[in-house]
Amino acid sequence: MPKTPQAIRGTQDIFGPDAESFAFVVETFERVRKLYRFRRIEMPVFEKTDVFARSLGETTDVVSKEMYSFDDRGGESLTLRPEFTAGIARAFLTNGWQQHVPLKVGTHGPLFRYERPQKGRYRQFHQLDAEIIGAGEPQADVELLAMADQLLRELGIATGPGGVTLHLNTLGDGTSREAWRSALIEHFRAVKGDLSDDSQERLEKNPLRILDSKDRRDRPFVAGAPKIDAFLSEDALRFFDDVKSGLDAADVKWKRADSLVRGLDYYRHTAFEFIPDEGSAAADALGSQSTILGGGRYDGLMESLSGTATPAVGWAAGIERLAMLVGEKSPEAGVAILPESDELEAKASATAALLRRGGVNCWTAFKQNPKKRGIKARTDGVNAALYVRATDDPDGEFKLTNVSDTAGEVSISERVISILGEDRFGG
RNA sequence: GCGAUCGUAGCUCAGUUGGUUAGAGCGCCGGUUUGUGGUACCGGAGGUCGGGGGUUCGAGACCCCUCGGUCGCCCCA
Repeated sequence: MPKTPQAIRGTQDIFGPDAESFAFVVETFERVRKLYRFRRIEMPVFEKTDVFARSLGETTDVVSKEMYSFDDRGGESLTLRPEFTAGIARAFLTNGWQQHVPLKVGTHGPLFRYERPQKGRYRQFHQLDAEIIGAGEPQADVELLAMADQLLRELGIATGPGGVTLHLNTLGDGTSREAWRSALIEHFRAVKGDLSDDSQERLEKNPLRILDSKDRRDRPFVAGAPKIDAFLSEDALRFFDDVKSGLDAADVKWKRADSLVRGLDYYRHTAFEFIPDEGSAAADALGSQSTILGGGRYDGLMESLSGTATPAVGWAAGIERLAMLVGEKSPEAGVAILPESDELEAKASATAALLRRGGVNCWTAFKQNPKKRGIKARTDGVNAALYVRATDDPDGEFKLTNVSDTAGEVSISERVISILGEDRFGG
C-alpha cells in the first residue's frame, strides 16, 4: 500500500492551542483595523513574477533565491506572493484606486518564501498587513505606527522597555539614501579584508546589511561607519523629526536604531521594526527570528511598476510570531449537554439547538454513556454540565451542575435556566 | 545554500557495554461501575524501530547513504 504523502517542508498544520492563538491574533487585527478605518482588501495569492521581481529588486534575497515561481500552462512565469506590498501596489495601479487616495487598506493571509525553516520561520507563513497609499505626510507614518502599537497592546504584548520595542530609523529620500550607500561602500571597502566572509559578500550585494551584522569581526568597523544622519537632506530631516514628535504626541514609545535597514529596495524615509528587548520573555519565546512587525515608507515602489509616483507607507507582521507571544487562550465558558439515556439523545440535541440559538456555548457528544461524556467534556474545558432527563422525571427534566462562581460562568447558568424555564429544573 | 542535533505505537517518550517474543503513559476500542466538585476500575487492538545498504553468529543500538523533524547561520514577518 502506498504511504501517506508528507506535508511540504516548511508548511504547518495548525491545531489546538496554536490555532486558537492564531485566530486570536487575526481577530484582534480585524478589530483594530476597523477602529482605524483601514478598509479590508482581498488579494490574489499569486501574481506574474514581474510584479515581485521589479518592485522588490532583482538582487534582493527574496527575488534571487526565495521565490516560489513556476510557469503556468500558457508558459507565463507566475510566483506565489512572498509579501503583500508589491501585489497591493499592482492592484492599486491596475484598478485605478488613485480615486480613493489617501487609501488605507489592511489584509492578512499566507505568503511563500523558499527558505530553510526554523523557529518562527516557515515556507508558507502568514502575515497581517496594513498600508496607507497616497499619503506623503509624516502623519500617515505616525497613524500607521500608532495602529501597530495598539494592535500589540490589545494582543497583550507589552510595548516599550522590557517588552517589545519599536526600533525606528530613516533611510532618507532617494538622494540621501544613495549618498549614504556610497559612503558606506567606500568605508567598508577600505577594510574589506578584515570583514567577515558574509560581510565581504554583502559589500557587493547589499552594503547596508553590514550594519546589522552579528559577527564580532565586523563590529569595530560598523561602529565607525558613516551615519545616515550626515547625509539627510533638509526635507528628509524635517520629515523624520515630524514622525518622531508625532509618535511622542501619540504616546507611542520608540527607540532610534540608526543601523536599522530594510531588505527590499523600495524603502525610503521611515523604516521600523518591533523587536523584543534582549533578555525579555518575548525574546526567549521567539528564538533568533525576533522581528514581529516591520515596515516603512516606500515612495519609490509605484514607479518601479510603471505607475505615477505615489507615496505610501505600510507594515506587515508575522502571525505565527505574534501567536507565539500571546499565550494560551482558554476556551469560552460552555455547558456540556448530557442525555441521561439513549432515548433522550434527540431531546438533548433539541435542547442544545435551543440554547445555542440563545447564544449559549454548548458542548455535545455523539456517543458514550453520560459518565464518559462528562469526563470528556471536562477535559475539553467546559465549565458546566446540563443533564437531560425524561419530561416526566420526578426529579425534574434538567439538572445543571459544575458551574463555578466566575462571573462568566454564572451568567451562563442564568441564561441556561432562563431559556429552558426554571420550573423544569430539579435537584 | 551551510552547520549542529534528533527520527522507537496515533501522541509524548523509555529501551543497559550489540544478546530470547521491543515497553510505559496518554489516546483509541470493548466492558464494569448507575451515575456528577476533579478525571474511577478491568480488558483489548495497535510497531517493516523513518527508508536503503553495510559490519556482526546476532543490530532499535555500530558505520555509510538517503528522506524527514528541530535549532542556528544567511535572510526575513
